[in-house]
Amino acid sequence: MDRLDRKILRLLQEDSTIAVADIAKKVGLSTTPCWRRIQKLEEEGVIDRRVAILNPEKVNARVTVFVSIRTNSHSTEWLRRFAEVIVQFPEVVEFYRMSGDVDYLLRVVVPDIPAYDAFYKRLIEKIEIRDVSSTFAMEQIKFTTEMPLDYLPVDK
Amino acid sequence: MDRLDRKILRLLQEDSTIAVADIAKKVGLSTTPCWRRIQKLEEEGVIDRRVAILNPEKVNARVTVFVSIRTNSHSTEWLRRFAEVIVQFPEVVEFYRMSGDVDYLLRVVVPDIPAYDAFYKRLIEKIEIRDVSSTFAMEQIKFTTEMPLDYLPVDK
DNA sequence: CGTGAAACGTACTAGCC
DNA sequence: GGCTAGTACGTTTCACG
Repeated sequence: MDRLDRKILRLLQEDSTIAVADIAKKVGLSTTPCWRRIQKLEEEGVIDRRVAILNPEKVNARVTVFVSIRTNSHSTEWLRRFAEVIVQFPEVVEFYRMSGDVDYLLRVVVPDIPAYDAFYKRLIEKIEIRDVSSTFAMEQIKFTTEMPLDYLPVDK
Repeated sequence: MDRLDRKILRLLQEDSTIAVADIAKKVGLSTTPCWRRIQKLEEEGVIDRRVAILNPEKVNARVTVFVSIRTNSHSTEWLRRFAEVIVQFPEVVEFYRMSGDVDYLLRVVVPDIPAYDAFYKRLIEKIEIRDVSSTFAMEQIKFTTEMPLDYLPVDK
């Protein structure tokens, strides 16, 4: 993985509809070797998938809520079940196990506050949680799926 | 926007490389009207963009840090500058203005703890912040760019 | 909204320098 | 890695019901 691969990844992270010939032009390759590189990046799993990003406003997903969860100390089996339940909810778009004070953090996406309330009720109905605290985002100032590529080793 | 549009969006959120003919088959349309619908969804901005999602592990973006920021009360001009500076960092993949206790929340992506430390130093070098608190994610259990579509009105 | 078909572009393959 | 050329496939457009 060299400088050219990084350039290719940068472009595809921005817009995956770009033609291979255009990528080639921009990175200074001809199309064949450029195409081969993209294939390799896909085979290796560096490129995980290609998806359509929807406008949250337009699909009624206007409100983001961060949910901090503290669980009681439980068996690994219980924790597995817990994660399984959470993951099911389509409103949960991100789910992390945290270090420190809070055990888990969710990013939840819903149309409005009442919908969040309904979601919350469905959640605590399904699993017993010691402590939940919800914080609302007033504004999404930045959201990108682009990973910083500056940390990649110069050659791999 | 009806049931068929929702089906189309659901498929494209999962995998944007799927051929129009295949989408048509799955939603029970023929390709032409299906293609027209996709065009419309793009024109209307419901589909915002199509991107490649990279594997965070493979691009050395292993560590997610949530950064809670409390600012001093400042002028709107200062806040504009503040947001402008934050947005510049490629490590900041999400950036929210919050309600309640914390003023801003960042999701920051870096290879490891030392890299986070370096990022943090560069950050506070650029802007004065009253109070910063960083929490590390131990594990990303779920991350999806798929918005829940169940909240869309039956017909729009 | 459906069908079928034509026109075009792009991806993909192959062969060679 | 570069080139050229050919095939296959997908998108896009059109005519028509």
